[in-house]
Amino acid sequence: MGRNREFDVDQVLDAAVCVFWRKGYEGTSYTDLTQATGVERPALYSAFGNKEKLFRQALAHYYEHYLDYFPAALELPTSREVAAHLLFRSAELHTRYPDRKGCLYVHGALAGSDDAESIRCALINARTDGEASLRDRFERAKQEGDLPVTTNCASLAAFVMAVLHGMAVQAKAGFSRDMLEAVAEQALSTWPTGNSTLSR
Amino acid sequence: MGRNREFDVDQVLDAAVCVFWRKGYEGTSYTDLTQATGVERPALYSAFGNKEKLFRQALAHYYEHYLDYFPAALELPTSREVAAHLLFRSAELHTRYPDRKGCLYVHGALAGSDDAESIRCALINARTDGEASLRDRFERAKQEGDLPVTTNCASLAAFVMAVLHGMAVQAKAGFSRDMLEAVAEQALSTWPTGNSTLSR
DNA sequence: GCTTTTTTATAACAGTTGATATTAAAAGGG
DNA sequence: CCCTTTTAATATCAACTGTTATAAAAAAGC
Repeated sequence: MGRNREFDVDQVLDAAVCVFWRKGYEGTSYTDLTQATGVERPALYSAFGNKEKLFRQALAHYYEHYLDYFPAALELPTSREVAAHLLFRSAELHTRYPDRKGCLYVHGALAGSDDAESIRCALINARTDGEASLRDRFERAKQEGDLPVTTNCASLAAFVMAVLHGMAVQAKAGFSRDMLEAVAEQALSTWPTGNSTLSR
Repeated sequence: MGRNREFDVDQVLDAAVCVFWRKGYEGTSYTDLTQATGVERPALYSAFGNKEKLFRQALAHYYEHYLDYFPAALELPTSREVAAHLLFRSAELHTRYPDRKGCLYVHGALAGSDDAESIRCALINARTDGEASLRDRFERAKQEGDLPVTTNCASLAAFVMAVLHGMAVQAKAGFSRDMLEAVAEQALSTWPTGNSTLSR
């Protein structure tokens, strides 16, 4: 019983994602959020908790609805395809929406006041998890002969992630999709080759 | 005539750089600044103007005192040495001070409220200038036979900058200098070679 | 149709933000 | 030694921050 909610939670969450994506965690105020979602302040609090909890839910929404290509990329047959998929899909996502370029995981909370440290840690952990899963995927590729036995998979994963992060920074600076794809190609230009039939 | 200033402007500017470096433009409050510099609020205003002007002067100070290796790198004889110098010196700078990792030019103002857009543009322009000078340096290398005639110098410069930016993000996440150097080596692992005697 | 329950909307909360008015203090010139 | 000029320090400004009481409105059960 009781009154029914007048807004769709997932829809509001998507609007919140858009604002956080553009302005970051601390750069987004509740005035921004009510404006973007069309929902009054107390309703946001009752539905999502405080700002930190709202951001964490927005982050989960972002991962499911926009970063779904990341786990999908790991399923591809070769390490080169994995890396290429990540790089090119990121180039596309980072430039897809003119009003919110780049990546929420990168500039959602890079620097800021001490109050936001918990959010910064959450983003760092999320990126660390992504890098770890990429490293594990490269380890598998090494065992499969897709990558040389001499490959340092941790370094290779860190390198790919570094390029992804750098592309996000450049996207926020207004780089075109073509330019980011050129960066991606350069990163892939000398991908190490293994001794398996898969690698060629 | 008149009373003498009780603080050294350059010293205070360096303290301001440290705070901005760690917390970014909007994440830094005047309370932080007075605490770090030991100078009261009105004195900061009379000496540097408002917050935006103070940040711009801090940015110039940062460039002169910490980013001096950037123009120096461009003077090196080969494009590979230029890139290597930039990458490894950045890995060092980004991890030199445990209390302020990463790069002020990257996370000084990536995302934030609309009030900070002028500062964001200033940082974007600064990074764009650096990338342009790097591209010009690669163009010269191409003419000298240090890089293949097929080289897309704009893409190559954008790639190096992307790795630098990505390393800054990773440094802020706590990456060690060794890890960043591994990323740098990976980026350099397949540097294009020209046909001049300089390139080998 | 009243009661209960949940959701809205208005208004206000204390704390902090960047920026100053004001007053006291110090330095140098005549 | 006074007078002018510049700086320093205390206090304060309005505007905004995230967060909540409080009251009005709507939906469902008995």
